[in-house]
Amino acid sequence: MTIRVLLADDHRMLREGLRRSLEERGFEIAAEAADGDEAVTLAAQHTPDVVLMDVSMPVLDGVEATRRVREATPEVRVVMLTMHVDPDVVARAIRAGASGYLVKDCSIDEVAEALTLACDGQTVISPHLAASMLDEVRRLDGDPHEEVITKREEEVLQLIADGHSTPEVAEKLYISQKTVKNHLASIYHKLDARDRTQAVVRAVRLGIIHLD
Amino acid sequence: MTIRVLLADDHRMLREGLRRSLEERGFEIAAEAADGDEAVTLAAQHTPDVVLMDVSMPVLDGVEATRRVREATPEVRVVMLTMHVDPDVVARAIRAGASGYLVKDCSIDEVAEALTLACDGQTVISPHLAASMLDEVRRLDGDPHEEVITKREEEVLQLIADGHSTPEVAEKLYISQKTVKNHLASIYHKLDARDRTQAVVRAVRLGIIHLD
DNA sequence: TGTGACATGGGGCGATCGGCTCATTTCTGA
DNA sequence: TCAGAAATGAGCCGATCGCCCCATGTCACA
Repeated sequence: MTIRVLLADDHRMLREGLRRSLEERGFEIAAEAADGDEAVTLAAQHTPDVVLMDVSMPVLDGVEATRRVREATPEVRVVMLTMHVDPDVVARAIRAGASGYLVKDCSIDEVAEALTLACDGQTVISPHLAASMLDEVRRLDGDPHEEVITKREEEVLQLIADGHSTPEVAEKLYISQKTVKNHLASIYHKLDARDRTQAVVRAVRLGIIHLD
Repeated sequence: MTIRVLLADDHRMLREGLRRSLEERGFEIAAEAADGDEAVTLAAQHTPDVVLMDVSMPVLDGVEATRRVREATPEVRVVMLTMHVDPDVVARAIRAGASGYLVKDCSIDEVAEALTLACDGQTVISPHLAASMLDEVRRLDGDPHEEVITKREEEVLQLIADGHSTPEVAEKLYISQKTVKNHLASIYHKLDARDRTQAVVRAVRLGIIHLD
């Protein structure tokens, strides 16, 4: 039976390349989404067998989109694609319900195999990531404490990444500078960062915030 | 006659997709490069008609690679690919000798057309970029001052992006903190940034430095 | 009915940062 | 050969930052 795939990536070029290559290998492309929100909507409409989802997308990032797809339509599997090899992002993706996690630096054949295995109920992870995943699992075992950035913290973080200073963030959010500093302190702790620059870099890699 | 293309992109997935799609349209893929340095070497070896070069690549970024390709083999045209729509990057790319500039959010047909036109000696720019390019030209007319980040400044910037403080950067580069601060001041001016966080974000978007 | 997480604040302190002016040396390109 | 850019460095100062201490109110969940 033919596997029906929903492609979700903000770069049309990559989507077209994937569509052609996957169709050649006998997959059927049910639809294409250019952002996370569209991916969620189209997944519900077309109920494909699997969604091939980019991590970094506008409007709604891939991890959050995966969470919503899995909530709305649990029978639809999600395989994630990423540029960044970060164990934390992998962990976030897996927790969000992804059945697979691929680095963009892999071949189309590997993608095809991952999609097939995902539909078969298996979880696939790029070999490059296997080692770092083990570390992550150990970390989670030893420390069940989930370092989840709250919504407010995320707002602060995004404004910081947009180039705003503490006083400016305070003004924009209608809170005191002290509160902003408190949020930042919490963010530093959760992201294991020492200052705002480290925090922004780390958050971007984790897919929590975006630069564009 | 067949147009011979060198693909330079660090994501194998995208390369494979492009190879397939372009070969289908009658192009010949002379070789594939996974980083800027490889692109320069392979361009000299294979002298393709045109190099399709990603802006952000490891080892050597696309803009610098373009500069070297054009220096070593002026008959080889370069068409750049980018994720970010930033007029400054476009300006840097054109100054580096690129014959074309495409956003990754365009179709394979557009890529094919751009490659053909580039070989014909024409310069192609994604329509999305046309407007911002006009602004850039105006800016360059009014202010012929070239804001080019120097090698030393780039080193400082990269270390800052890696999460190092001023004292740490000074230690790593065997220079005084004062000199680091001087470089940073220069960087802020050139990137129109106010602090290190803004500078890092802007540099990443310009493709000057990388987070990975 | 607590208990804990979240969001909101205050004060203080030392370190760091960014702006300012200035000087020296080296090297390259016109 | 000479101007200018690049890289190095100094001192000063005010602003900001990051890290401590702490308190309050809300709200959810057990």
